[in-house]
Amino acid sequence: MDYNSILKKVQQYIILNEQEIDFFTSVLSFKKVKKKEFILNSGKVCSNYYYVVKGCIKKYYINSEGKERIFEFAIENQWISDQNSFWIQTPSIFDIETIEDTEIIQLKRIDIEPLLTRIPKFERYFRLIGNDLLFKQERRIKQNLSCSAKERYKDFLQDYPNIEPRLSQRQVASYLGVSPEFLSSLRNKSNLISNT
Amino acid sequence: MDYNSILKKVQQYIILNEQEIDFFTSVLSFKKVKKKEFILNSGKVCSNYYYVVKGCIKKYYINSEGKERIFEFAIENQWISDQNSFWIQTPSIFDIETIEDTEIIQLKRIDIEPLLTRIPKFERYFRLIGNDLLFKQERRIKQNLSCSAKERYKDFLQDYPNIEPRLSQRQVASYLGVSPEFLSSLRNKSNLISNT
DNA sequence: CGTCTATTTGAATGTACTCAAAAGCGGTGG
DNA sequence: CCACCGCTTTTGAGTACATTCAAATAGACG
Repeated sequence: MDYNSILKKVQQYIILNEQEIDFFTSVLSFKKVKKKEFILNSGKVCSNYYYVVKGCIKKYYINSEGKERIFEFAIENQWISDQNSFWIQTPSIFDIETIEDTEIIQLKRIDIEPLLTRIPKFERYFRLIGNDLLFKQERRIKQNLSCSAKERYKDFLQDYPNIEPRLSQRQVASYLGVSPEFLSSLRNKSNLISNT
Repeated sequence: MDYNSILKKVQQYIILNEQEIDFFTSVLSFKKVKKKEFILNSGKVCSNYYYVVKGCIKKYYINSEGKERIFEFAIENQWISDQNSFWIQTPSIFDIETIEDTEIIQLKRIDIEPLLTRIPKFERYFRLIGNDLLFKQERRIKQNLSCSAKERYKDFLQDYPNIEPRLSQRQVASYLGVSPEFLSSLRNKSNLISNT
């Protein structure tokens, strides 16, 4: 199996020698998942960290009004998981589901401790990608505190460049936390090019 | 200086022997800060991780409309910092300022690498507290996506128990991302006890 | 005591939601 | 290949949530 893309990703943060690469890839597994299949069900413990080789995935929850809210998307060369469930092994609060036919690489929770012990650099790696995530979430919180739906939509287009054509408008609305009708009117009446 | 509280905090996640405690405390420094003083200015690189022994701190930014938005508070026994600025040494996007006369313990960025090298357990510690933070931010994002101001206010009271009497209503509004007038009417007209 | 800021209250406005109905679009089976 | 079904998108009307602005009141602090 071809693990080039994931190795490239990891080696942006830590340098691995050949043995380390061998060990790391030995705990990975490749998987094809059809469109609209679940990778994680809420309530279950998340036992894998997922890397998207090809395709598109949504991570979402159902809120108290029964509406789906998309917490994040993952496309090519991105990791996705329920962090808290994965690390602490508590029941997940998210569902993770494919939006397209998708190819993923799995890293099992059970292989994490041996990986960290054998290649301690990975402790650093996970801290660093955790930090990236933290920063991404920070941006999102700031947008929610300060920006109107229109601005948040524009920020979304920047934060996830080129992803929009792969999603339904409904899904974008769910990510932004607005109603599909409202997003529709934002996109039409407006004014996205012209002002602000 | 008395480092008991911070040691207790750290040892909730990792166990330290005496030498490790000695080394860890040797890189800490204690500091008293008066009310309304800055601990970090936005634009500057955050060179310390702060632990609050006593007092209350706000971390905020000024949005594009010139309004202050409080990203988080820290009170007794909590860490606070600009994660991204601290770890990656980029200019901070936040101001951090005391709300009360405050006693803090500082951990300098420059001492972090030696600390991680000498006591690798700390690599784990920082990953774990990063994870806690991630989870806290997740909750906040979910609240912003799904909840009205009234619900967010109630969640705030739970997330920061007993902190409200120490803050002005204005500061709470700034944390929630609503206008002070609106929070005022929420608290009065209502209904916080009775419904929902 | 006076000044400065925070809080309250109300009116007018804007942003976003719900509900409903119509139109568009994609996939499936006959 | 077409017709139908189900889902998404659009549009509009009415409503609810939240903001701005302004003015009055209350509190905090030197």
